[in-house]
Amino acid sequence: MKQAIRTNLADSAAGNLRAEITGGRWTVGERIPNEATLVEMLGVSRGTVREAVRALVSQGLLETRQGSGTYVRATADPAAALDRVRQTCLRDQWEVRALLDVEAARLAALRHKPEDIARLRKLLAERRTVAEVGREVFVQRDIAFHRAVVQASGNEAMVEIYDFFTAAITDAIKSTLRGEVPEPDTQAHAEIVEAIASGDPDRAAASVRVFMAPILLQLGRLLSS
Amino acid sequence: MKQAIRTNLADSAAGNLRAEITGGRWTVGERIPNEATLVEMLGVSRGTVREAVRALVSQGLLETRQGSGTYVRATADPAAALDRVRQTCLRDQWEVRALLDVEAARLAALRHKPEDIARLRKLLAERRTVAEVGREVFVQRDIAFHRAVVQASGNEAMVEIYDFFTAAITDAIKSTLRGEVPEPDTQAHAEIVEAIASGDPDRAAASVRVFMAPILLQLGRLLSS
DNA sequence: TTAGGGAAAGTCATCTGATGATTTGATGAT
DNA sequence: ATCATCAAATCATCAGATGACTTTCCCTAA
Repeated sequence: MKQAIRTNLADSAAGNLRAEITGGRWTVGERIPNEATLVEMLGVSRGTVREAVRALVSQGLLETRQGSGTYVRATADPAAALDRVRQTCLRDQWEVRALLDVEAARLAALRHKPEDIARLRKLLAERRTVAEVGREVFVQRDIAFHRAVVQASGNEAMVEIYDFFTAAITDAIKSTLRGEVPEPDTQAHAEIVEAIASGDPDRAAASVRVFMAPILLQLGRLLSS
Repeated sequence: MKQAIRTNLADSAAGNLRAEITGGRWTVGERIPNEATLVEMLGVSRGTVREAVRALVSQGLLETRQGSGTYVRATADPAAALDRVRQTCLRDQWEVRALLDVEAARLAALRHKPEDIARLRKLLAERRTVAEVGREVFVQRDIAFHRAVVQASGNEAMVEIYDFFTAAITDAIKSTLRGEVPEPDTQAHAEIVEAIASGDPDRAAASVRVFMAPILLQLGRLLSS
């Protein structure tokens, strides 16, 4: 089944309720059995049932109406999509983020404002090297630079999704690889800025693409071995 | 602030706890006050405190360890990112999805398996036209086709994120535009399949790009007016 | 006959008290 | 110094009672 490592009954009960929902036995808009019935069905106390329901409510699957009942709001929670993304292999995640980097640069070349370029140059100047500021700070500033490129694209949805991948990837790298990815090149970063400033979308995209290719290759090697 | 229409104390309490976390007063890894203390702080009963904590646990912000305490797992919930994406303008969302379409086709050209091509041809043949199968079914099959392209890219993370954008966009379109986007062209779809089958990544990407451009333009016009 | 009011049942919301299970740190003996 | 043991702290769970809100239905009055 799922995981046998259920640490508490409330989570276990929530899992059972979720199964009823995702399994289609309870449809959207339908009212589910009342608390007393759930107590019997799940074999736990009322407080535990309420905690389980509360968990599913906070996930958007259920909705409680005092005096009326508890209703199914959705059959699949959108947050689960993020969990599934997190569970895909690191190479796939990195590939998507790299893709976003490339296309963000393309859009930035077309739509950037003057202050965007100034900001990129400033961030690049502050970046320094690992030797100068330490790995932690350097990675942070590197991320800030690439994020600024995405912001320059003028697409808010892209910024959000880029942030998500950045967070997921840094988490994964922290817990597995521990700094074995190649260090980004300052020269290549400068070329990205110039390409965007030139207003040539293809040149901007290409500048990021050649930049990402070796990293992606290295990552593929590390993960396959 | 948020909503003053808090219907229940548990949600309200969860909101207060969330504020402590996102406000930085409780840092990641730190143990938060025990239940009895939270009862005093929040002015609610233990059961209500537990429901509030349970909600935040299910959202990934907190983590409870029996016998030890409750700890902060993250300072910002990842699910909120999706909400923010949903609140960005439809044009931005569409642009990101179109971008994913283009790059998925590029990867598919490089990595597709023979059965992927067969599947795409089959889906395209089943697609028919709006006049034949009705708008609802047609849109559904059109989505299935494009999803298959993304699947052919062999990148699971991309499939997940593509699904998310597809869901968000169809929701938004249903509630606002009501079918004013241009109808996709069967001829153009066939060209996408052939381009992927040819194994030429640039040709595949270009075939989708020219396909998306007019739709994006139309969408920009509709939303600006 | 119909519209309105109100009672009653059903349901979730909340509080209180008690007990069990687990972790953690201190205590004490070896 | 090390290890076993114990006690305190903490979350997990159960049980009972009361309040608040919604829905339904019946009864009354027009």
